[in-house]
Amino acid sequence: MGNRFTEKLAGLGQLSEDDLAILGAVTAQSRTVTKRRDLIREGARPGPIFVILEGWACRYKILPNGGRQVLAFLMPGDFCDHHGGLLAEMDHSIQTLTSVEVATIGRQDMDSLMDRQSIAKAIYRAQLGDEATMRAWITSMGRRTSIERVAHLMCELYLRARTIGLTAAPNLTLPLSQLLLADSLGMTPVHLNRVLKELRLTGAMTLQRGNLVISNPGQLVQIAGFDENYLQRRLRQAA
Amino acid sequence: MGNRFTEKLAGLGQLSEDDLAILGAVTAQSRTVTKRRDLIREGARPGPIFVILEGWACRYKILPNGGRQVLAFLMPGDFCDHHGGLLAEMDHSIQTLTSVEVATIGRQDMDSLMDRQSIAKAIYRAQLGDEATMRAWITSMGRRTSIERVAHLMCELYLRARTIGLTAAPNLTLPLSQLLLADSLGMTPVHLNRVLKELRLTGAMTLQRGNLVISNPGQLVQIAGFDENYLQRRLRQAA
DNA sequence: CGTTGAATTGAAAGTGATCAAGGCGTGTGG
DNA sequence: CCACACGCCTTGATCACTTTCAATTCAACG
Repeated sequence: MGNRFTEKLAGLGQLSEDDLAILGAVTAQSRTVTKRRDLIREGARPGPIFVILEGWACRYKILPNGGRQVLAFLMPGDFCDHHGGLLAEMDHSIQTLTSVEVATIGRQDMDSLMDRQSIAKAIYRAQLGDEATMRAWITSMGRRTSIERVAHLMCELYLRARTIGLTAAPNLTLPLSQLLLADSLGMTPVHLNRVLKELRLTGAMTLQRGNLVISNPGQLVQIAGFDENYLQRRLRQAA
Repeated sequence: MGNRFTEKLAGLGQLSEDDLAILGAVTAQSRTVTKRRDLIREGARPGPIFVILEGWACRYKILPNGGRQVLAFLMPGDFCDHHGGLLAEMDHSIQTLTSVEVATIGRQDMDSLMDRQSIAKAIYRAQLGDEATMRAWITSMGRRTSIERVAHLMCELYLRARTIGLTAAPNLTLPLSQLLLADSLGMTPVHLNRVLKELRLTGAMTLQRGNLVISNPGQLVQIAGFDENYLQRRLRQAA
C-alpha cells in the first residue's frame, strides 16, 4: 500500500510505520491534471508543494529567443517544487507530459514532515539524487557527443523507471516526443531523429513511437559512457 | 566580524546573534590548501563537511574518454559538500583553483546546525541557489550559442562575486584559465579564445589575464540573455 | 478518406572542433 | 641581468558535426 511517493521515500531511508502513514495521509487527496498543462509557471509565487503520484512531467525554461530547454523529467513519486516557499519565485515552469495524478502538500503539512528526522532525511536524499542528475546533464551537454548524450539519457530514464517499478522488461514506454527529447538534449529534432536512427543501426536500442527497447544493454551503457553507479549512489544508504 | 561563510548565510535568512556565533564557532578553525589540489575526490566516502572561507575552487568530473567537465565554481562562503554524508560516495571531485582557506565542520556539528530552524533554512536556501545555477548552466549548454554562453557565465560570476563583496567596481579578478573556462562551458580552449575576442570587439566586456572588465553591462546582459532575477530570487526572502 | 501532428529524409549552410604554429609573460638558473 | 623554458594565450587553415530549410512519409483520428 501507499502510493508512488511513499514507496519512493521508503526506498531512500528507514521509515517507520508512522512515517509511512503520515506520508500517505498527507498525499491521500490527489487530483488529475490533463496532459500538456502547466502545473507551475515561471515567476509564480510559492503555493502548496506538488507531488506527482502517477504520470510524467518536465521542468523547462523558455528563452528570450523563443527556444525551450527541458531541465528534468519528472516521474511518479517525484517532487515538483521541494523548496516549499523558501524562494520568492519559480525560475522555471513545470508541465505535464501525460495525464498526471498530483497530490498537494500544504505548507503546514510540509513543515511537520520536515520536523521528522527520518522523513526529512529521505526527502533530502531525493533532492540530492535530483542534483546528481543535473550534474550528469551538465556533463552530457558539455562533453558528450550527441549519440552519447542520447544513449546516456535513455540509460537514465530506463534505470529511474525500473527503480520505481514502471518496468521489469528491457523496454519501456516513454511519453516523450522527439521534439521534447531534442529540447532536453540541446539539439534539433531533425538531428535527434538521425541519432536515434544511428543508435538503432548499432543494435543497442530502438526508440520508436515512444517505445524504448534496449536490445543490447551492455552496448548502450558503453556508448553512453554511463556510470551505473551515479543513480544508485543516491539509493544506497550511507552509514 | 564573522567570516565569508557566516556573512553569506546571514544574507540568506534571519539569523540571530546566537546563530551567527554558532556558525562562527564551528568554522573558526581553518586550514590553507594550496592551489590546484583536490579537496574531495570522486568516489570518496563522506567525511567532514568543507566550507570555503577564502579563495576559489570548482566541482568537476572526468569522463572515460579523458575529457573534463567543470560543474560549478565555488567562491568564498560556499559549501563543498552540503550533503553531510547522506550519500555513500561523491559523484564528482572538487579542486582548488587558488590557494584556499577551508573550514571543516564535523558531522556532529553539522547535525546540531541543522537542528536550528533558522540556520537550516539559510543553508537550504543556499542549496536552492546552487540548484538554480545548475539549471542555468543546463540551459546555457543546451540552448545558447557560445558567445551567449560565455557572456552568461561572466554575468553569473560577476554578480555572485559582487554579492559576497569581492568587488564593487565593474571589474573582477577571475583566477580561471581559458582552459578551465572552456571545460566549464563545453567548448574548446581555442574557440573560447575566439569568443572572448569577439566579446572584446563588441565592447561589452574584456577578459584578459584573469582580469574581467565589464565595460558595457547592459550590452553584456543583452548578449547573454541574462535574467537578472535568477540569482536574486534566491536572495530575496520568501514570505 | 482527408486532416493533423509527428517522424523521416535530403541538400546546403554554419558553427565549433581539430591540427598546427607562433607569441607573450613569468620564473628560474646561469 | 639576461636567456631559456614552461605554461598559457593567440591566430590561421581545414575538417566535421549539427543546424537550417524544405519536402515527404507515416500513423492516429475524426
